[in-house]
Amino acid sequence: MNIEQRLTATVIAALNTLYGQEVPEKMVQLQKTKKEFEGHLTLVVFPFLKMSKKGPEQTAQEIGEYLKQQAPELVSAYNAVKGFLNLTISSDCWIELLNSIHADAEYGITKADENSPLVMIEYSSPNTNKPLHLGHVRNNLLGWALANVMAANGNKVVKTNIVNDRGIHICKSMLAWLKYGNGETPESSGKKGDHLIGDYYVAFDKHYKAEVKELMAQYQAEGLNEEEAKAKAEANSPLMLEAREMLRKWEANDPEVRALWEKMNNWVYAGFDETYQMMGVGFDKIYYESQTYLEGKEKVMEGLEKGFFFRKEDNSVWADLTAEGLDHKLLLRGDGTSVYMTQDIGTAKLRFQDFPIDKMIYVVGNEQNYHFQVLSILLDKLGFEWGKGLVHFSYGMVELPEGKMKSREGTVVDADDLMAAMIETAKETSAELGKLDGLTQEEADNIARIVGLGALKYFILKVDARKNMTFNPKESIDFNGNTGPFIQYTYARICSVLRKAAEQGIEIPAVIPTGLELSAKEEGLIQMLADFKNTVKQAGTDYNPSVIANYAYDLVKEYNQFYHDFSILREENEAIKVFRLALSANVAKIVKLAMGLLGIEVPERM
RNA sequence: GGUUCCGUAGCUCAGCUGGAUAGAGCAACGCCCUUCUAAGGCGUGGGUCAAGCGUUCGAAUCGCUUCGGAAUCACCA
Repeated sequence: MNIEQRLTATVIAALNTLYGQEVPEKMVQLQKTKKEFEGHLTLVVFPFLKMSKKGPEQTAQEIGEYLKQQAPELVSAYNAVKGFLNLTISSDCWIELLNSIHADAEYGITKADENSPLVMIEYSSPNTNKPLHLGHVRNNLLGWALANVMAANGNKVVKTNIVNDRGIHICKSMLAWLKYGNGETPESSGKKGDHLIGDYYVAFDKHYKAEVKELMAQYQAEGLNEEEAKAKAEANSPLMLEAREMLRKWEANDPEVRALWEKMNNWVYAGFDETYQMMGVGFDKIYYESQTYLEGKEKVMEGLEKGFFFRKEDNSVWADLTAEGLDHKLLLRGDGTSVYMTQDIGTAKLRFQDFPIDKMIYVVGNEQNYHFQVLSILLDKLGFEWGKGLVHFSYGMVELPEGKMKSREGTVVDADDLMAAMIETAKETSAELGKLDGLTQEEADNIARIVGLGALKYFILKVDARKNMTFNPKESIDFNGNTGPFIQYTYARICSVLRKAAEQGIEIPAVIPTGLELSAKEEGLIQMLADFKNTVKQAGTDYNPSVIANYAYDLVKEYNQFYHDFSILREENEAIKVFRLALSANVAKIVKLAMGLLGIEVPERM
């Protein structure tokens, strides 16, 4: 039983004795005491005024007095302010609590066993026609962190990625490469494969635009208005027609097109792998749309037979979702080909064959809220048990100060460039601060990598995933204040203290003896450490990794004040010194666990 | 137009299962390195929590309305 549970039980007993009423646990509202008051936990007494038939302050006094008299080992002091009863928990309770944290190397983490539910998390899901950008970074970091959080809440987790490796966009890159590429390869150009392909995608767009402009002028000269001319020009652009033809060939399994497609996609995958590795994310199972896009058709036909869907005169298949307050939704085109929704149904089918999925989480931007609302209903109709409960982990867009990123305007922030820039800045900052003295080049580079990426990851993960966030490329991400490096720095400093203590031969015992008089700050820190467990749970139930980031910051900020107010190694009372070392060690441990859940490394020196 | 999400300090964000005087960081100004790592600490200034109404002992938090912003409502993925 933890302190809050014990206290709740004691309060219930108190109310029973004092006022002769059995109150439900829910009415006992305990909250953390505000900083400006003395105490650890505060009981809100307003709900009990009716049964006490006394004023708030008097009721609080009565309950406080009872608790102090009857449970002195728990409540050592109290004070009442208006309807708030501030309770001070005894030092020994805190030391016992610290001991329970100290004994658990993975405090707050619940491991999965054979009976745990299986959660599949889909994230990243890139197109193979261009490199990853800042939006993908948010997706990847959230997906990875969420997977860790779900695993820490006792779930079996399968991380998956559906790669959009087919379609007209890929053909555009392929065509541009054939036409303008002179056989350029990643090796010959020294470019990462995904960047190389992305360049040809841009090249296609450039030439296509030029064609359209020329044709438009021609059609307008022939008497069409601007809108008509544009539509006709877009439809008749030879480049676009060629790209469409290439897609047809691809679907017909044309060996030449397929070979080129495979070659170029492999370049992209090699590039993505590098990016993923640098980012520190990975997958257990990767699905490719080229292998799943035909699968959904069968399921849709099955649904059609069972009467869930209907067919229109042009042979297209639709779902009627008006009963759910939504619209009609297209599932198969008139020519029998799949649309986006059909593909997701197909992918779901394959995944269900491959894994006994209990819960499916899709990490996909909030622009697709409607799609997933529909998907959930359709999967449910089609008999997927997890369909109804599927989670669309819907995150907000990353915007620039002037609005959305636009590839046409060249305002897309490239993932590789961004990570490289962060690491470079970390290196320069470290050098300026003289942190690298006496380190090998390899050590210095590693610290720069950890710190630079830590700054980027924390910057993104500390924001509530649901909200749109702003990223200003001109103001580089900070290394001071509420940042990843600040947390990493505190961790490194604790490591340093622990190293010095070890050099002095001081050992931290497995069990810290009670009987010490602790300061409010020390007790507060233990309270915060214990909170980690609730934070992990909350992150899991709300699907929100940001609470962990904010928790880590609060903990570290508190510790930094502690660090400045108290000397640890200079403390003369040996028992207190050992206690503070143990406290510090556990702060470091929890910080490392919390940051680990976010996918952020912590350095032992920096 | 329908649906959904958002609006908190000059800027970036916490807080939202209703609780005490709404918090951090950045930016500005001042102080602290003979003290365990100054990527740090301390202090000062900065707010009609978009607006209004309601629910109640109590509302940034819940409900309704209005205003402002975003997304979506495709035989694109």
